[in-house]
Amino acid sequence: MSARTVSRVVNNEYGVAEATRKQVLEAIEELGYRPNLLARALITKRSGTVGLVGGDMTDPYFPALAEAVHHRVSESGRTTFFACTGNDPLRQDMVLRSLWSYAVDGVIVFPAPDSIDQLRGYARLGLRIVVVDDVVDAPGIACVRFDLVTGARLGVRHLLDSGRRRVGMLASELSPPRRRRRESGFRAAFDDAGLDHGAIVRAPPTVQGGEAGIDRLLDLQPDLDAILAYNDVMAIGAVRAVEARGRRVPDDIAVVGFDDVELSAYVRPALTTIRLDRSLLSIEVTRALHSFIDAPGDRFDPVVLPVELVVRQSA
Amino acid sequence: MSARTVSRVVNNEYGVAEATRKQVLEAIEELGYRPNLLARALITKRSGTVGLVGGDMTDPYFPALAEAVHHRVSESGRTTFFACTGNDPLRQDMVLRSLWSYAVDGVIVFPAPDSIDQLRGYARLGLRIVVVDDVVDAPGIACVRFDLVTGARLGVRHLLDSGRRRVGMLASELSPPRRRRRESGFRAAFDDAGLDHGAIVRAPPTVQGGEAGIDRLLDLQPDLDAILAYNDVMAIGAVRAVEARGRRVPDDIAVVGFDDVELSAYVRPALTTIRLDRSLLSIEVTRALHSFIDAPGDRFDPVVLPVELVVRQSA
DNA sequence: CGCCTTTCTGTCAACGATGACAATTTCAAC
DNA sequence: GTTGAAATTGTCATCGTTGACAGAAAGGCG
Repeated sequence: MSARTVSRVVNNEYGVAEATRKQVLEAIEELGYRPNLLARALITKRSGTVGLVGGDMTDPYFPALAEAVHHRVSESGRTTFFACTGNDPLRQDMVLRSLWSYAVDGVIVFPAPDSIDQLRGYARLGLRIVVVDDVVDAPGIACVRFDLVTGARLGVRHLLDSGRRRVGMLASELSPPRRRRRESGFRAAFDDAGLDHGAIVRAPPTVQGGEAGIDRLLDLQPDLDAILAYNDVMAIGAVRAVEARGRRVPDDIAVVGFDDVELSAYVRPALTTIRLDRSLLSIEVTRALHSFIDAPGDRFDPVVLPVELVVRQSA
Repeated sequence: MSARTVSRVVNNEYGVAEATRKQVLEAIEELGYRPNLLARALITKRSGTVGLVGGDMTDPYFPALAEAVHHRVSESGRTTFFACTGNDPLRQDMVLRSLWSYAVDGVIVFPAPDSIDQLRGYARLGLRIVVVDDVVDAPGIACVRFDLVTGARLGVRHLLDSGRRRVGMLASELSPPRRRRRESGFRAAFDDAGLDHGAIVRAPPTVQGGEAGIDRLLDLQPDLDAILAYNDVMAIGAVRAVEARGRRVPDDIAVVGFDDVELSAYVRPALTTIRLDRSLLSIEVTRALHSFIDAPGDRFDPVVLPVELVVRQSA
């Protein structure tokens, strides 16, 4: 009974006599044997794991997506590991380094700012990458993103339709110029309407960032009557800051966010927001990853996902 | 220039001539060489990674703790990977299996229900485990928990002090009897005061679970004037459900939660809660893990962390 | 120079699995 | 019983690294 035979039994390979298989399985049971996945991955260059790399776990969008991705990935018998980069390219490098080195079958990445070349490098090393919310044209890299330009347009149009005219934007300071698609849509919507948009202020995409951003925005433009925020978390910060200044939402100032995290329905006033459907995203990123893993083909056409305006109380 | 020499340079080992080291480093740079961590881990049985295994990522307590743990762990040059089990022992087994097999230096686990024997098994296999919020007496397993009994007492005492008398509890259906320390404290506080406590209802520890739990609780005991909830997320659900029934928080019914997640300060009314200090917990779990990894000693005395009542608006 | 010590570098085996292929067994057919 | 093909099992090398140890080079001293 050689190690090779055991290997065959464990991997359910063809060509083991039923009696031997049974014997091996009993021995495995008795000895509590567990195959060493490290050794296996070392030789097969496949580990049966997938990495999901996000910027900030404390943004509720990430955990919710993570659950969904985990679920889809586990259907292919793989385990998902999560990691976060704090939106720091160096940390991202460490994380990808580890994941690559552990021969993950692929990674799904919310890229840190200015890390596209880094991603290209890992793709050249053979890492299969699905990039969320950015466009990278390189072999081994697939891109999935939401149609944020349309999203911003929908938000702005909703504000204009309800009579708002002095609309500011609370953007994320972490978005490099290429990725400021919400801002493009924001501007485009005003161009469409032949109107001028208000100030655009950039801040960290957190509750505190939202609060700080609003302070600056209101200083710049005290007569603001609406705000389009980068995401729901910032929008929540915005609402807080607006109310702290003694103005009411939505009566005095309307607020629209992005994401539609679970929380958005729970805060008061409930947030009007552009939904970036997590379930849709999880389906598409895992589809991309799986097709990448299975097919040796290098290319995968970028996917653009539709968005949807969800009207609640804040605008 | 043998592989062994390169290995020495990469690992900064003693006994390489300066000229050789330089030459090797140049070659590494030029060829883009990256050591294969799989092979390294296979032989050293150390991978320089740590796993943090939680039940549910969408509970905001987990991501916040995860960031803190990541930070502490990275100080020792290790990478942290996160995984979640959905509080399902089978999924937990898959996750631990992977982590063990990839030779993680240790794992920090929020154990799924009824999985203590499973944990013991992995400890016997050599996995270093830090268990949060449970007590397991086994070599290779360290335990860190909050003093939840005192926590519940503090919460109840606060409610009693403000004149509430008909206090129900919203517990988690995922806690096995041994781990129902909030409930013990809840009962103990009423025993202390010589009063009777209200009903205890168990539901999933989520916003929806909180809502559903409140519905049942109010059916059981319509004259309720206060609620102690298992965590802040349930407390938020409780507040929503109470208000949906036309009663006001805290005027008609006071609500106290557990955790003090960031969110709790943002919801309206802001939650009164028992703070389970994440920073403290992250310090202690990583301390336990590091001492486990460095010292071959098997035992680690259980750590019990203090809690604190944070009074806001909801009670 | 010879000898010893110290410093540096290389060889070999091993970690635990699998790929390629060889060897053995089984079994049907003649 | 022999033969040949198919089914089953085993052998060996390999993945890329490091531990243990040996060998080579360099330096010190009489």
